[in-house]
Amino acid sequence: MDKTIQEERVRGFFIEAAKDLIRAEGLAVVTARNVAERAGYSYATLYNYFHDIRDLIFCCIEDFMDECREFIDHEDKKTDSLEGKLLLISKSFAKFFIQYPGIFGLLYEQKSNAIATKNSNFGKIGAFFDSLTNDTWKEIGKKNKFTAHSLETRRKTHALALHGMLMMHINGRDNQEYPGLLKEIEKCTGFATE
Amino acid sequence: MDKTIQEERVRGFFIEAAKDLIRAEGLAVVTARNVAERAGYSYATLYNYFHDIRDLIFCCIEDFMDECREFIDHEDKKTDSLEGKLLLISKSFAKFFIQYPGIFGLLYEQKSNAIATKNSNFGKIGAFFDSLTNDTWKEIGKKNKFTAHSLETRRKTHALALHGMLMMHINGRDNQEYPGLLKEIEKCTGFATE
DNA sequence: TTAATTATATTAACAATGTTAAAAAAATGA
DNA sequence: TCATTTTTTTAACATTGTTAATATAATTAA
Repeated sequence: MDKTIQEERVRGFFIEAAKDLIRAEGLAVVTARNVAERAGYSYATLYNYFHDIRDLIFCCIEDFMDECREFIDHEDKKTDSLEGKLLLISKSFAKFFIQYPGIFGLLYEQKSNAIATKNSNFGKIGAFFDSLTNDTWKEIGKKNKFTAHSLETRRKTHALALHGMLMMHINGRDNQEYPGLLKEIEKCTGFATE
Repeated sequence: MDKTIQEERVRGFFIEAAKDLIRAEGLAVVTARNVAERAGYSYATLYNYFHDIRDLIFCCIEDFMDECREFIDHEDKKTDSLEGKLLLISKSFAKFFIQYPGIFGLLYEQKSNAIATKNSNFGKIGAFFDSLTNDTWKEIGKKNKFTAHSLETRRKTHALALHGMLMMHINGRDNQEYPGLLKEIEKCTGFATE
């Protein structure tokens, strides 16, 4: 018995190996052979535990979201205002993905051709940043007496702009260094909450 | 003589073939062999005219930007307000890339590992949407008496949010149909200009 | 314990990719 | 016409994902 436990263990080995590779060198090097070697197995073994290489890669998504959440929680939190808190979360969010651009590609840019069962994950991804800022936004709305409609628009615009900014920056479409990006985040956050 | 003319002609054949493929089936099918077959050449010939397959793909970018611009110009332009015009451009912009998601990937999501000489293109890409809306924004700023700083922030936030929206939508991260997306564009545009 | 069975892992192989070098074909010039 | 240069193609290699056949390990039955 306990087949499932051992099976999950081996799956975990592959997932950890894939995560290490993504963190260190990006998605491009996450090949069946590379992952298997790092996990200590033959490349074919991977296919006993995952439908295909995309299946494996998508299994990393949830873990990375957790890591990002932790990363943000561990950043300094000394803020006086609600807007400051939103800004801190936004900056940490950006910092995380600039550090690991491969993870950004995985979460937001990877095409969703994969198996239908994984589509549940996509909903989580789309709502990920909102889940980080939901409480703060609620309070901001209360404090500033925004209507529900206005709050929703501000929240969405802010989140989408941040994601757009990261896409542009990570893929080299803005001629901007890291400090400039932080300034942009400040401006955009200020505008959304003013 | 006129070597360059003939050379440019052949380059054009490859570029057209690549563009056709991207339009019809997306980036994934743009392989050296596929492109060459469609262009009427052997796959190795491609390497006499382009450094590598990425080089060829990047040569399509400028053409696609022109096409997008034309597409937007040909959309109905009957609007009463400046905000209406900005909204129309934004919607057309979205419509174009939803029709050709592969082009969006090419312009905004493709990693910029390519040759340094091509990096000039990236600046153009980053400023592409701004070049479509620049005049309209100027007038909006004048009419609404926005400060230069406020105008800039509104313009950037609006553009980035639109791009973020498209990334989310094209890659299936929002659980939203096309009409819902248009509604979001309306809200976000309204917020940025109000 | 040992033989049979089941579960797991690996090797070998295939097709498709990018890319290059050598060979062939075509164009050009004397 | 023949030599040279330019252009194109064929052949080949390495690297992908993936599968089928094989080997190994673990488990179960006698």
